[in-house]
Amino acid sequence: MAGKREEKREDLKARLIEAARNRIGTDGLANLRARDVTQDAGCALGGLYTVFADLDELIIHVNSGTLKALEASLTLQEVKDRTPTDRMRNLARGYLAFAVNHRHLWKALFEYRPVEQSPEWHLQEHMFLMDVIAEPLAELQPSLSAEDRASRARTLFGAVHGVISISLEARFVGVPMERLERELDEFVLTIAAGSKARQAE
Amino acid sequence: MAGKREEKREDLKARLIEAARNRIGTDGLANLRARDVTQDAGCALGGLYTVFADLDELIIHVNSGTLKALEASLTLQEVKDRTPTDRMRNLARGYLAFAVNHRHLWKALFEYRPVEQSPEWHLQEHMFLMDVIAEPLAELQPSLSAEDRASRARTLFGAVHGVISISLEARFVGVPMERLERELDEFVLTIAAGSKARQAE
DNA sequence: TGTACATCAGTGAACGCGCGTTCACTGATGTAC
DNA sequence: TGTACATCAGTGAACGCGCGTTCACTGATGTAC
Repeated sequence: MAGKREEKREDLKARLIEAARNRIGTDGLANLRARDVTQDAGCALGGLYTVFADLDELIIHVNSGTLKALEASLTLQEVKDRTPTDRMRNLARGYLAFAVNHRHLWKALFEYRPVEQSPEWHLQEHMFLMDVIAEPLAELQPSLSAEDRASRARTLFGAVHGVISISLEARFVGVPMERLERELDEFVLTIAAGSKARQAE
Repeated sequence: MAGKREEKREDLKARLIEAARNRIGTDGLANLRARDVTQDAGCALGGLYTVFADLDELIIHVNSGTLKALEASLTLQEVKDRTPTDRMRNLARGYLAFAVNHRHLWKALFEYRPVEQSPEWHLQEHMFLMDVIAEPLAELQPSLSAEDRASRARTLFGAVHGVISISLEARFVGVPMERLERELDEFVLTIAAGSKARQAE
């Protein structure tokens, strides 16, 4: 029975993160309130501050979980598909699906400003995205140096992310998924074709 | 001397917008305060509310001016460059330059949430961006229907915007402009090449 | 052109409230014997 | 195993403050004659 304190503490921490995740998932990061979270988690307002330094730290933990979930869903289907172009397209589709299915949690990853002073471990968690993109890219443009490839991976991520953001945020009413996915497919295929074409030069 | 009231009112309005623009340009939208703006504009706090319904309305006017400035700087160099690919690249470069030179004003265009209830006239102001992109696109992929082209224009805008955002926000320290511009060039050329390649299919 | 009254832009102190964070308290867990 | 004391997680009322917005007031502009 040793460590019952530790145990309760971990439990409370988990409940707080879970509650915050649900709140953000439902109402968006901007509407997250310490009072709501603690009430949902079944503890007093001050309880939050026995586990986290402040609300920001809690949010980082939620985002951390979101990144893990995103990573899991992106590194799943990969295996069987052959061409790097296909894999690229699947990554983009996976990212789109995640954004659509977890709209607010996904937005929270970018809305959260204090990124500047995020702890190192959290900054690291973003890296897998780049690696996962760099992989098919290496096959498409083998002549790229590792550094250029990393750069290009970030660029590609920015592009796909931008396309999806603008579509989801600019009230893409009435034209959900279907058309958006087609548009995104087109886009990725265009880039892949362009990469090959320019590689061939 | 008729309309001295009207005149003063317009003057105050202009001073408020100008003050807000400077504040946003310097400190960013998130740090805009009614008190700062009115002080800079040389009027009392309440003065703001004799000209605008609320702070949001003032922000819209600032963003409106920013969009006009962006339009002006994008529709400038266009003329002499020949190929649609070149024009695309110039648009992207122009957009990048504007983002770099007016970082906070540019960010304010997207940070401002209440877009949902912006007046129609302000929503319209965003359209020129799409038109300006659709133009070289029409030449690159003549087979696209007008609707598809509009869609593609928005996608391209999202992509370029995303690339630039992620680069500028993710503390691209030590690697300013030069490399960023090269990366963006590469990106646009890749898309252009891909468009042509897929058009040729 | 001048005077008397009416209007209303502009003033700035005060309001109000949302909300993150603190802190004196207490009751459950841990430790000593 | 039991008792006495120590610790500290958790409580929740209270703090504090930032900041947009209001409103009773006033002085400049406009109108009537």
